Amino acid sequence: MISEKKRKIFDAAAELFVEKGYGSASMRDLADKVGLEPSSLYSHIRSKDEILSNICTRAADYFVAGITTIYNSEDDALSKLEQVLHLHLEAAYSSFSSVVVFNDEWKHLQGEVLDDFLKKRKIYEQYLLKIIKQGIADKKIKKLNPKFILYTFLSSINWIYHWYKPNKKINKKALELEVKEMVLKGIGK
Amino acid sequence: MISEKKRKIFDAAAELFVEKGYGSASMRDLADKVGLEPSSLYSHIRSKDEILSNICTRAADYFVAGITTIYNSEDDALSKLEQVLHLHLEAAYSSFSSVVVFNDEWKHLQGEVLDDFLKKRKIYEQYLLKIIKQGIADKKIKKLNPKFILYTFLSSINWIYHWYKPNKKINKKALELEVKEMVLKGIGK
DNA sequence: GTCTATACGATGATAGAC
DNA sequence: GTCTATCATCGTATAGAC
Repeated sequence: MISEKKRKIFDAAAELFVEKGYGSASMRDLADKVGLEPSSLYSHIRSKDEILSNICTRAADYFVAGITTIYNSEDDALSKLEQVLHLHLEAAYSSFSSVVVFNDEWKHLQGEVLDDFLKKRKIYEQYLLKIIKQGIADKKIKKLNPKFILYTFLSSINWIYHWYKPNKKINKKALELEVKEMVLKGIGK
Repeated sequence: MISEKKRKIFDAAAELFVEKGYGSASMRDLADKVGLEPSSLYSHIRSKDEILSNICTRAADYFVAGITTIYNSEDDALSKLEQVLHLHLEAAYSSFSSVVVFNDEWKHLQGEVLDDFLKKRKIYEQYLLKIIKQGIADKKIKKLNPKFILYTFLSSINWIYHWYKPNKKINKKALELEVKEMVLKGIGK
C-alpha cells in the first residue's frame, strides 16, 4: 500500500526530473513543489535515489508485462507491432512524466537496481526482436537487419515522449493510425 | 583559433556529459579525465556553462547550415529527406558525443544562449517542415499530419545517437540504405 | 599554465522538539 | 508527520605562488 502523500511526491519528482534532469533536480526543488520542508520528505521516502528507482522499476515492469502478453498472443507479427505501438502510446498518455524519466534518466540508477533495470530492458528487446524475426520469416516484414528494425521502430514510436505536452490537445486516434501507417508502410508515396 | 588543450577539454566534457548527464558531471570529474587539477581548467575555459554552450551552438550551426543547403537545392522532397538523413548520420559518425549532448543536454542551457539555440532549432524544423509539405503537394509524400511526419522522421534517424557505440564496427553504407528504406517505404512487406 | 589553498553556496540527509 | 537546526560533503570558481 502506498500513501497518498508518497504518491504526490513521486509524481512531483517525475515532473521535476523531466524538467531539470535527475542530476540537476534538488530535494529542495522537490520539497517546494510538494509544499513541504526538505527534511519532511524523508518521512515518506528514504532517499532521492529511491524515487528514481521506483519510477524506473514501475515503468520497466509495465513494459515487460505488456510485451510478454503481446508476444504470447496468436496474432501475426504486424499485428503484434501495432499492439506494441499502442502500449507505448498508452504509457505516454497515462503516465507521461514517469515514462519520460524511465526513458531518459535511467542511467542515474545505481547498483542492483541498475542491473535489474538493464536485465528487464534486455528482456523487452529480446521479445521485440523475436517478433521482428518471426515477421521476417513469415514474409510480413522486410528482410533487413533486425536490430536496425528494432531501433527504428522503437524510436519512431517514442518521439511522443519528447514532443507531447500533456495539456496540448491531440487527436489520439489519428496519431496512432498515422504513426502505424508511417512505421509499417513508410512516409513516401 | 582554438588551442589544442581547449579542444581536449571540450571533447572530454562532451563524453562526460553523455556518460553522466550535464547536471551530474562535475568539474572535478572533467579535470580527472583531462589530467589536470580542477582549477587549471579555468585557464582554458570560463565556466562549465561555457563548455555546454560551445558544444550545443557548434552542433546547432552544423545542422542549420546543412538543412539550408539541402533546402535550397533543386532536388525533390524525397531526395532532400535522404540528404537530411545523411547529414544526421555523418554527424553521429564524426562527432558522436557532441551530437548526443546537443540532442539530450540542451535543456541545461541558460539565458541568451538558450534563446539562440531554440531559435536555431525552430529554423531547422521549419525548413524540414517546408520540405515535407512540398513533398505532400508534389504527391511524393503521403498526406498525413506534417508534424507527425516531421517527428517520426527525425526520431527514426536519431536512434543512432542512443545506440551507436563509437568503437563498435558498423556497416555505415548498409545502415544508411536500410534506414532510408524503412523511413521512406516502411518496415512492412 | 599549472599548482595548492580556499572561498562559499548548494547538496543530500539526519537529529530532535513539537 | 512536520518543523527548525544542522551536518558533512561536494559543487563551481577564484587567488596567488611558482
